[in-house]
Amino acid sequence: MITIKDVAELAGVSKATVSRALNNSGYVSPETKKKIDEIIEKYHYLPSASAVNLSKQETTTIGVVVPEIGNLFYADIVQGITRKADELDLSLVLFDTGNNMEREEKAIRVLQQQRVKGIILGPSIDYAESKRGKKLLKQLTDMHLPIVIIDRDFEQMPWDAVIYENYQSSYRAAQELYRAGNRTAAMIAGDMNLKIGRDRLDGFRKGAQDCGLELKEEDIFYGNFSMEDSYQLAKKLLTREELPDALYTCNNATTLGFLKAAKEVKRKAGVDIALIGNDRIDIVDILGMNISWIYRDTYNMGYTAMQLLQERFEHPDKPRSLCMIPYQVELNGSEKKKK
Amino acid sequence: MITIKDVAELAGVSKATVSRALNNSGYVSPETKKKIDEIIEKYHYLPSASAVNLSKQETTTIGVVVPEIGNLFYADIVQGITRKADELDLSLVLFDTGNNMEREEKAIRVLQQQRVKGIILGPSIDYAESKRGKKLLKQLTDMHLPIVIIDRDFEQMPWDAVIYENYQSSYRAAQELYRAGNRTAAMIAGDMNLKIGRDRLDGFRKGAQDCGLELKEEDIFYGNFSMEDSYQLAKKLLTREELPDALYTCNNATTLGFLKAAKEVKRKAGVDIALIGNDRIDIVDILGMNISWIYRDTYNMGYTAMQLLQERFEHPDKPRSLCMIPYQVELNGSEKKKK
DNA sequence: TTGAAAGCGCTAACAT
DNA sequence: ATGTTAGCGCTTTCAA
Repeated sequence: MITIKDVAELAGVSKATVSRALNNSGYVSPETKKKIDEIIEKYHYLPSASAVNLSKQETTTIGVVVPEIGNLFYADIVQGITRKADELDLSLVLFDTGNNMEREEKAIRVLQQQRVKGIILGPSIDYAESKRGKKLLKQLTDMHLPIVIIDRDFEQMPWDAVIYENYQSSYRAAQELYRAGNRTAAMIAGDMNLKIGRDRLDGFRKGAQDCGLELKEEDIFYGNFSMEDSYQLAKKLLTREELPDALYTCNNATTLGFLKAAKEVKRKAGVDIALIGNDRIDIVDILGMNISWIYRDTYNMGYTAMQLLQERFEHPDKPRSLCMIPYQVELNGSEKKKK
Repeated sequence: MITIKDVAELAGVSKATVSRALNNSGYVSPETKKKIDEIIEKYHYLPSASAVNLSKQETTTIGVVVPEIGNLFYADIVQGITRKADELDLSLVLFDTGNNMEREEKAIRVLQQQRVKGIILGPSIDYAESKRGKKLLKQLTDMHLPIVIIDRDFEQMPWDAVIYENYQSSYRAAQELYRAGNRTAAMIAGDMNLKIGRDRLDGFRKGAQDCGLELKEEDIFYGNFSMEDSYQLAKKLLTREELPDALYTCNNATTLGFLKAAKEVKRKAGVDIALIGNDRIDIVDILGMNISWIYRDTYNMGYTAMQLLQERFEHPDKPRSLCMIPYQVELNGSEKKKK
């Protein structure tokens, strides 16, 4: 591998001059610049990132750690991140923690060794709610690094974050369902131990209440965001005598669980479904149900996260910003529904 | 940021000793080792990757470049890669080219600067079939780096690769459909300019021929792997008087296009469908069609790719290996079909 | 406009 | 068992 020293010798100048030519820093005469460029071109010289990093004491890479890159939710986010990162000429070091705290800790450690410029982090758990989480939180703060959190917001969090507007959007979902002609609703809710779980339920409940959409307590099914669990709950719901006009699921997995149950029970009519997810619009469409799709623009989330990070690089002392991404709502077919 | 020098001073030893303690290389007495460890622990010292890389003249990161990480196909692959990489304590630098050759070239350039240990590459085009591709191919060979190609295999390719067993698996698909009771079939094929397109058609055709499954030329619909295109073709197929017993689509997008058409035409019965894809099993299941699912184990593909790369690190001179991943076949409900 | 030299944080002979 | 020293490839004063 050819080095700056080789280039310098070949061009008959010093390393310093080559460096200046490379970075357009300081003066270098047009002729020598030209000669250097030729050598570089000819030998395909590319400076070693490690050497540059070490010398400049800063890198141009940022760390990305997510719970599960094979999950379309995160894959889309990462896609958004890559896009903006590319615009800013930053490289990404990616870690997949598999929702495992040990791997999450290891990832942070490695990123620290790499001396990354910043981190975009999708935490696998709520750091504020376990000793292990708090430890990691401290580890992160001790790095004194720009950090952007995605999809989570917990008490005392010191960093920028981009999260979904869970409460407001769920509130709106209820209103929209009512507006479309529905009068009674059910919900398969998520884990009440998680803020996102509470926010989505609270928002939907308040929204329903404010517009007169009936949401009885016994029509709220408490799940844990998992497909299996939601499947069971949906089966319970669907085998009842009376079905509500509308159903609000609370995430991708819940949606899938419901669809599975719907297939088994073969009771497709009579329910408007407000599903939440970031995919599969095209597919669920064929169910023949009236589906109101509420989807999360995950790509945008990633792009925004990278953008926040960049702003933080430029203004290290600006106040913390929380970026709320609203759900997009599509009321397919619901308009036709009448009670 | 605390350095090895600081640690050495705090422990009252030389940098060399700290280095030895750090890497378990050479001798270092238990007492000094202990003292050093304490300092490290206390001050959270972590060696700078750049410095280590520069000194050792080698890194522990590998480059991953894919056309579109937001595509579940690649997301899954990357998931598999991260898993194996984690086991091997390697970091990943990820690039998303967006099927853009310029970005692909840039990615390679950056990876070269980073002096990555190896590259796993999902090419956006067939390098052997354009001047631009050939240029990149040369750029890559000039790096003299272990490289593993995923999902493509072209003439004269000098690297290890992990690809789908398109021909064989398509062959088997035909056989399985016959075995399940089908006697006539149609296929929505992909782009004949691409090897994967040809392989899938050729394999299916030969398989059908060998077992007696009828596949008339007019029942082969030539598409281009896109959803929109497949949708149009599927509509043509579905509006015919006579439907074949079975249909073989050739990729995810084709499947979606077909499903969309099926919904519109509302002619769900009468077709056994052998779909190919790596997702949505759960969803299409609810269509009420008899669906034979042929899916690609993408996670496994990524894992294998990383494994191949590792083997290449260990045995730089072993002959090139082409790893064929077979499709998984699930014949749901097809068994009940009778002619 | 250019070069010499020191230094970034670490490793790896070589001495002791 | 430990220290000294040179060097990895680059940047950046400081001189010239």
